Amino acid sequence: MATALIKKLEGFVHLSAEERDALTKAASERVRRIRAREDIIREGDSPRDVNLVLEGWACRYKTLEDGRRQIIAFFIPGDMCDLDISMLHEMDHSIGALTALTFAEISRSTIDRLMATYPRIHQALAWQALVSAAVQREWTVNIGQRNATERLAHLFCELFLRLRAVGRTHGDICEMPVTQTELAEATGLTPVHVNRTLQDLRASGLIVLKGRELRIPDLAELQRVSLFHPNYLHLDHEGAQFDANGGEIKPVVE
Amino acid sequence: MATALIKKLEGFVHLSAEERDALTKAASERVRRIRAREDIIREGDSPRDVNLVLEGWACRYKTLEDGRRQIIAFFIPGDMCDLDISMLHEMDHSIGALTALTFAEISRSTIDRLMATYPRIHQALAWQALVSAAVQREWTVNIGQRNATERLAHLFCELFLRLRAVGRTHGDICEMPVTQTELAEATGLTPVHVNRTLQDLRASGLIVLKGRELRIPDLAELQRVSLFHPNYLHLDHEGAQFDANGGEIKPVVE
DNA sequence: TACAGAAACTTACCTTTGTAAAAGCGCCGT
DNA sequence: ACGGCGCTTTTACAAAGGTAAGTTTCTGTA
Repeated sequence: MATALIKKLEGFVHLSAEERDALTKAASERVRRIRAREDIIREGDSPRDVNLVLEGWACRYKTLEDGRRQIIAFFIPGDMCDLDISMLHEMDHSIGALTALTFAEISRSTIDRLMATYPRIHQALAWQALVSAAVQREWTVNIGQRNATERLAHLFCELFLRLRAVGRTHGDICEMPVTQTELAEATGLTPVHVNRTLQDLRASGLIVLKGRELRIPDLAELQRVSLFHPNYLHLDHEGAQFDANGGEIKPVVE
Repeated sequence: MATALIKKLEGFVHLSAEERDALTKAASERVRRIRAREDIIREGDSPRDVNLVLEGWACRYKTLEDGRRQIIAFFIPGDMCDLDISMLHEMDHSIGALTALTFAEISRSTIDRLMATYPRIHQALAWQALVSAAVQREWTVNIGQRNATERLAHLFCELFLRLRAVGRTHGDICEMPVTQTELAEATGLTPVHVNRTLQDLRASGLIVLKGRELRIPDLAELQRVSLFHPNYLHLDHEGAQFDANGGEIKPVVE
């Protein structure tokens, strides 16, 4: 099911039943399942389909010759990997599963048809692409300017809000199915230092992280500590309303 | 003149005289000049036009409350700032001039008309947007995984190749009109450490940097040292041909 | 329930990078 | 030619984060 995608897009435009059906159908054409650590596509491959995450988490990453790996983006349910990357001859990065993953392969032609038929879907997908770019920019800032504590706290704020936008939070709790090594690869730190920093964050009561579950007792405080401003997620559209701190005022009901 | 843009796009598709004229005309409608350190647009503003750099350098940046600043991207002649950012309500970052700057403000409608009338221009601009995204990803890797020497060397490789793609190099020399403080803001280092690292790079003969001019005596070696792979710049299209090291084999003649 | 392989966590030590505070240099305008 | 301002360079010191090499705790599975 493409419920996560639909929920996310409806934060931007309201979709008709027909539009929702069209999206659901496109996302059901070819569904694939892979295990954690397997790749969807690798650097050097030529890109083909658009991939939509249905269940589980994935990431975009690049590897240097000597083995260093940087996770460039996290994909959660409802995220699409590169709408129009098919224009490029070959992938300049890889996409891999972080957990057991269910995703839909949507052909370029299906996407094109969808966007041509339903202008609002076109608009919503274009908006999503812009938001992805904004997230990428914020990651550059995060890694470039923030210290270890701020970096991790910022990442948690972002993921929590993104998960909430696709209906994947329960109160102040969200899933966090990534290892400390993966957090390190995403933040440009070492696993050891991530561990140290998580201890600090736990000790100060800012996060409760255990197993694959994260609880944020005081989101506003975590945002303050990490200099987090949700503006770059551009959640402030007609569908959903958020206040300046990213606190949800009026949930999406349709 | 939009010669830099045209040169760059012709690395991807060949443009007819009519298409080149249309681009030149669009870039001449409204030309503005500002001084170094002035902003084109600021975080929080609502985006309007597409800005095309004609002469001089600019940058995209974000500032944290406490003053820390991260430069997120450099804009050189021929670069456009965010083709379709007008879709977002407000800017999540600022764009400012690094040097005295001449740029063209192109209205959304002009861009739309251009892309509707000339499919090849549409394609070329979309390709450029993808390349910008790829550059942004590589910056994340650069700051996240490379040490100070590698970071600066990598940045120089990238800028040199991008400048070459718009005809702004002379042999192994290119302009480099940024201060060490700006290099620091772009690489997530401090000005002091940038200075140290530049001394090292100079001492090892990898770069000759003086005033506003950079010479790279051995590009292949600088690429090796910085683990630079030009694939993410996607220069390998019909128009121009480059080898695996980014060395130009067949210059664009048209 | 027991085992194996991953993760998580520790510790001690080391390196890179950041801070603070100046001093020197060079370009520009008057 | 002079003064000033912005940029570069230097120094001494401090701190954040990295390295290496474990041990402990989970978790999934036989």
